[in-house]
Amino acid sequence: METSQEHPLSSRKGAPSAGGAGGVGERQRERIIRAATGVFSRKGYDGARVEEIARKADLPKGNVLYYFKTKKDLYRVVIEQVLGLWLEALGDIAVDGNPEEAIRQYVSRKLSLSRHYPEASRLFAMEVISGAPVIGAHLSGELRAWVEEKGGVFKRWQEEGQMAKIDPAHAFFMIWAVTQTYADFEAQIQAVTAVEDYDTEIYGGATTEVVEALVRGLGLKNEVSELLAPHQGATHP
Amino acid sequence: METSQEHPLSSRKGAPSAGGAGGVGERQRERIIRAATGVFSRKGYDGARVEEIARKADLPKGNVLYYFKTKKDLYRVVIEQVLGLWLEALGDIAVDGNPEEAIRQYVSRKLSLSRHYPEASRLFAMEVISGAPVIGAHLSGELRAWVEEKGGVFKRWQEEGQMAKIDPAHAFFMIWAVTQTYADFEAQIQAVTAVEDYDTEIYGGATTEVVEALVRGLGLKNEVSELLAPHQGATHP
DNA sequence: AGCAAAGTTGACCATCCGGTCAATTCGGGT
DNA sequence: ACCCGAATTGACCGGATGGTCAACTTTGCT
Repeated sequence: METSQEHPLSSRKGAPSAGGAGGVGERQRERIIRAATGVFSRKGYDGARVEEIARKADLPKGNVLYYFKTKKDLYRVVIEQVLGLWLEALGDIAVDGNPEEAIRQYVSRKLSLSRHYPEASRLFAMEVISGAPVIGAHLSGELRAWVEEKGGVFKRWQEEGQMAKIDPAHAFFMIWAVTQTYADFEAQIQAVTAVEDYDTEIYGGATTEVVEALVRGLGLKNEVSELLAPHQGATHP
Repeated sequence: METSQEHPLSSRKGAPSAGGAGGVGERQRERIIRAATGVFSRKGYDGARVEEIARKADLPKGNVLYYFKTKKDLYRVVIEQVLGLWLEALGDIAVDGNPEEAIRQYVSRKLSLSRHYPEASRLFAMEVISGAPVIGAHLSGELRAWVEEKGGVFKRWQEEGQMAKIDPAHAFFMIWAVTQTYADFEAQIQAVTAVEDYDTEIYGGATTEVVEALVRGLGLKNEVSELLAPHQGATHP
């Protein structure tokens, strides 16, 4: 009944250009993915229509299904690409150096991600709100491991009195929530602030004020911790 | 072509029981709304299937369309009810009294809302991520006015040195983002923390740690502000 | 030029979905 | 008991949708 041979992984499964990156249709592929990201991010998987993706990519529907055998295949490729972006940005929290600067950089990077890939952020959000049916395994696998690892770093900082004693996981949830809200809830923020140029005006304010507030909220502000407990954990010798 | 008479508001438009709350079918109505909230919150408007809502409400599809003439009608009623809940919770930020306690209460209330109506929160998120096609007007109307008003209070607090100088709008975005993340991104948090009882374990931690972090982040912690600038703006004369 | 593989396209199909409807049952007032 | 409007239900319809296919064009290689 079903296709007997199914490789559950290997993202380029449906690709007819099995002989390697021919370069010809590879551009089409990416064009389709870009269009699909946009549509999926607004409608979710069930709500998205293949023909709408095709139209947005300026291609006939048949062509889209030529590169990605099924809608599900396309979705899987798209969301795994987005997840890759997400995990990549997670990669580098500077373990050494002073905590404040590390978090400040991480938050900034995350904010910049929301700014430059808002559709990716929204797609990710949609998937998670829907119960993470596709990327659930990745979340409880790679992401969970990452949080556990970096959470250890937080714990160390906390013991050194350089960070407020918050459950590290919750600290991450806060950071993620705040940074992604500017992409995911753009419509709401746009409606409330009624700014003309969302990108400059909103992100301009956010990158300074929000970063500060988060750093303060996580108890990383050196001035404060030094005021509260002078010279407890100086960074440089 | 289209229905000539459309009352854009008046939620009970499609109801056949026009003679008032007969009480008979009113229970069905609410049962349908509850089921619809669940389905819409996971699939979004386009992705949701009327028959799935009907099945979840344990009713034949025809019956659902009897109470709500169209899928769109049903969606409008559901999301406006959710929006009502949202705006209601916004209502009371205690203007007098000390800022810290006011925000602490507001955050707690918002968190409690996410805890007890997670589906409502997710539905709201879906709508906004989709570009707020239905409630957009409400956001740039009522919500915008509310933010502007309460933002004035924040500004006053800031001038009195009782709150960090953050653009009030961003302060709200932060609070909303953090409190709603526990409902909207439940799947992710569940995957990362792998807790057994999400409700108790996650919200238990959040209600203390996250509230504290937000209060600190917004510079409302009295201890700190007094340390930084002793007796700058005492609450009572 | 000539050929094979890759890519393109629109017509087509089976299924699904929102919405309608007529037939039937239920419930309260008299 | 009788009646009438409200409520229930499954059959049904037309349009939309995911996916297939065969005919055709383009590309790269010799």
